[in-house]
Amino acid sequence: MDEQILKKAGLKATPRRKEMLRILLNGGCPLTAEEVYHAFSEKQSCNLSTVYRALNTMAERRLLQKNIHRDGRVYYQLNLEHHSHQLVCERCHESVPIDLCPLEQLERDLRENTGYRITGHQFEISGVCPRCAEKEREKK
Amino acid sequence: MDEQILKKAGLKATPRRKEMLRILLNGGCPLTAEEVYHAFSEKQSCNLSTVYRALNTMAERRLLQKNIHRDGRVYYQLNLEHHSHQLVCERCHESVPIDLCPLEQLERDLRENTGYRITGHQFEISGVCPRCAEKEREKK
DNA sequence: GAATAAACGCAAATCATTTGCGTTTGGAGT
DNA sequence: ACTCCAAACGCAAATGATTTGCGTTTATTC
Repeated sequence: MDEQILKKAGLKATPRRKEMLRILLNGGCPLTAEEVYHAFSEKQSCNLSTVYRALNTMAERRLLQKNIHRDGRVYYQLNLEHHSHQLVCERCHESVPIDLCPLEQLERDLRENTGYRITGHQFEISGVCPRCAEKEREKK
Repeated sequence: MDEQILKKAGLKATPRRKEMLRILLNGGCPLTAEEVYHAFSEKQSCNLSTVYRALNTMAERRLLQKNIHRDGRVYYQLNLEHHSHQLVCERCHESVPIDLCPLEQLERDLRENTGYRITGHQFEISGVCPRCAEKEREKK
């Protein structure tokens, strides 16, 4: 439960934070601070800067993963054991989750070869989805 | 030669653009617009917004690759056939090039499974380099 | 229930990047 | 070599995501 998760991370279990976790959970995909902000209802609203601050502290405490996408915005997602990456359409921004992460073996090799302690990775593949490709073909 | 490369891409071969290509070439690693800007000499200076504009148009014409790193800034590099990715130290930002790109096979699979036309990818692995890890140990 | 550090709201600041616009320049055509 | 025009450029102002300073509120500990 959210309450316990937050406290275990040394954070106060405030209504806003619990709501943010809930939003990220049933969002099902990485969300920007702005998207989280808009997902609040009128009754329980939350200031945008509070959203940023809370998402960042939760990311620091490893409750969330923070990733920057090619659009230049930062996306947050719950830090579940099975993290996911995306293939994103350049045109409509539809995204397809990529199930297996090909970087795990690479990270092991890098640790051995460079002596770095690996703390994270991010990647994103961009493309054009079949629907947008179709639209383009029609235009010409 | 730079002159030909630019013209072949349908761009004017101006002194500034040739210099930018030169800077990126002997930089040897991805550079931000700001870094390119500072690499100009006093004699041949170049406005920062011109740097941004030129790098972006060269990227559009596929002369450069554009990648966003975890620090939130956009890095540009020459679009050589053998592109490279980096392992970046969170503390000192030292970076180690990663020779082989593990995403090529994945991209082929994705094209087949999703119907997307793949246009690019980016990834970056972050970690802490041995020197910074050592410094941290000393502090404690 | 009182005390206190952490959260919060609001407005202003920051920082990389983009844009509008008037001026300059490369290079195609003569 | 000379003219011409779209593309490049410089400068200043705008943008947009994110951060920060500060006074107020609230969750948690005792």
